Amino acid sequence: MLRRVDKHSGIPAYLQIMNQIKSEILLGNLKAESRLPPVRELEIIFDVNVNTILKALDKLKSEGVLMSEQGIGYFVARNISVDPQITQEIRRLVGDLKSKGLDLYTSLLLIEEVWKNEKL
Amino acid sequence: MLRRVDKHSGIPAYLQIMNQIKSEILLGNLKAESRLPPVRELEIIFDVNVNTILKALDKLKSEGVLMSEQGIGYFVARNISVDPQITQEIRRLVGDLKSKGLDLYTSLLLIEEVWKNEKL
DNA sequence: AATAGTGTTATATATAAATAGAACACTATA
DNA sequence: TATAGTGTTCTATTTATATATAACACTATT
Repeated sequence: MLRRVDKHSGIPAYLQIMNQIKSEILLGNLKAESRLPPVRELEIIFDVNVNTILKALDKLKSEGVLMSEQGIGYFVARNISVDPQITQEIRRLVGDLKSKGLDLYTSLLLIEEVWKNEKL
Repeated sequence: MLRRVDKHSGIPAYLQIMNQIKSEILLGNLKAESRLPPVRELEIIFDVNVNTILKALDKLKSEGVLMSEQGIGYFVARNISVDPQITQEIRRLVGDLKSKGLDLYTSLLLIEEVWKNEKL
């Protein structure tokens, strides 16, 4: 489920990595306490340098999402997974958006804009 | 509706600018043929240098979203606004997500991930 | 013709992001 | 105790982003 980083998206690689890892945790695919692949494997998976991996993992540590133990590995710090019902609702909307021919990028733009304009 | 750029988000300013402008067009707030504010006003609105504005506008030109005429201004090239029904559905989901206490960033992450995992 | 309001191009500088490569430090196990 | 598998730190280099500043070019209006 972890994918190679898109080097032409304009989004910094370390951010893409943070996002991917955080998503897995939110969706419950990476449970609390479970270990991430070693950094030198992540290097290959994401296709970036160790330092870029480290930057992403460090920031997730600062956010309290991950913890690390030297010589052992990186771990999911705690359970931040979301209600599966929400995932279900999202899945429905995504289906609708796709069926109307919208692409991911456009969809995210719209959602962000609606979010920010919604008065509440 | 055009907002100052967030310089601490980690997202390059020119991308944030592209996104904001494109959103306005998608939502129908900027109609085809209508003119954008002059670049030196955009400089103030977004709080970045002209060159950053230019980079964003140039890219939107390449995408065919905008056109420009020297000495006159930048214009919305064509109508790419989305079906208002879609906006409505998005508004509903956004409401749900907010009521469950999720923040924008987390929500976008989830949506992106669901999108990519959905086998069409 | 002059001017004000536009977009456009250019140069120099500074900062952030990413890479490469190496070395170091801790942990578990043979 | 040696070793393999980890995370961690460091330095140097390159590329991408962003700023500052100035000049230039086109358009419309006075």
